[in-house]
Amino acid sequence: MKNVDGVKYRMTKQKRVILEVLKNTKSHPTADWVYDKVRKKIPNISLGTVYRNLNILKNQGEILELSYGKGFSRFDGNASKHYHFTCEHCGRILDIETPEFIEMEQEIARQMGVKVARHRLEFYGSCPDCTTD
Amino acid sequence: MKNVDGVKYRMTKQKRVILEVLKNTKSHPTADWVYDKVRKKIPNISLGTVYRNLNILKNQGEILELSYGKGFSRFDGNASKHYHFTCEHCGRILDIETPEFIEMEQEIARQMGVKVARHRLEFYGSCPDCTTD
DNA sequence: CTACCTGCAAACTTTTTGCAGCCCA
DNA sequence: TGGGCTGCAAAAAGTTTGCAGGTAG
Repeated sequence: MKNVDGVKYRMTKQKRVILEVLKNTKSHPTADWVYDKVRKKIPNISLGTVYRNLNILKNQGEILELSYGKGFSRFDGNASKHYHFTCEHCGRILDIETPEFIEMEQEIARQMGVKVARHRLEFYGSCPDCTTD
Repeated sequence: MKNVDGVKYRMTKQKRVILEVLKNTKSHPTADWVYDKVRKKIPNISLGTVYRNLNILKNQGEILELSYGKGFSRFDGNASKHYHFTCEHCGRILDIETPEFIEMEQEIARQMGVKVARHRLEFYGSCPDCTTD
């Protein structure tokens, strides 16, 4: 992954299928889940290739990488800016459609004398399926 | 103070020094930084013990664990709820003193039919020292 | 053609854990 | 005194990388 130096990215079968898998799920999967899914179409693909392509696609702005706790990432085929809600019961991650709360950035910028380029906002709680009351 | 399994936590020299180190820095250090620092007072402490105690302290609510990207955590000796600003130039992480934006939680709850228990908000940009214009 | 990409496997990083002895409450 | 805690080292778990052959443009 070196496109920093002006390297041209190439489209390969592996990359296309990985992107397809991500665009066709709303489940914000882990690299390993993507690997399993892609292997159904390209049985001998390697996990390393999956990781390499996920990083390239992220650099190209085609997908998002979401870093949650301890050592593993999830990927989102929806590359537009949006927030996420994580259900602490079933682990599901839902996309939130609300427009960005941009005023917050200005407030923090003013208050701290910093320049705010972006923010990350995650909500946690219990989703409709897991809320029984 | 008991943990999830009803076990009584004990105060040890190691735990005390680790907590001291965390309370005396504003730098949101990694486990490894804490390890180095603590080793100056307890030279033969092991990294495993540092990790064990960081987890215990987190469970006791004495410190916070902040998970950023790929595979490593930072710890915050300030256990009160607050947001963070990360400078993308120098890597510094600053505490933000603003009161929580709680209205957002209600808005998301209403909109998605979920129960929101908490949220996490991180700002990124450039800090006063790194902003030259 | 030729630079980039792939599969494979080994290496890396961060964190966890099993064990035998230690020590706090 | 007993059960949690420690140091040590090995193991997990997730991700990256070196290499030699393969392929997109």
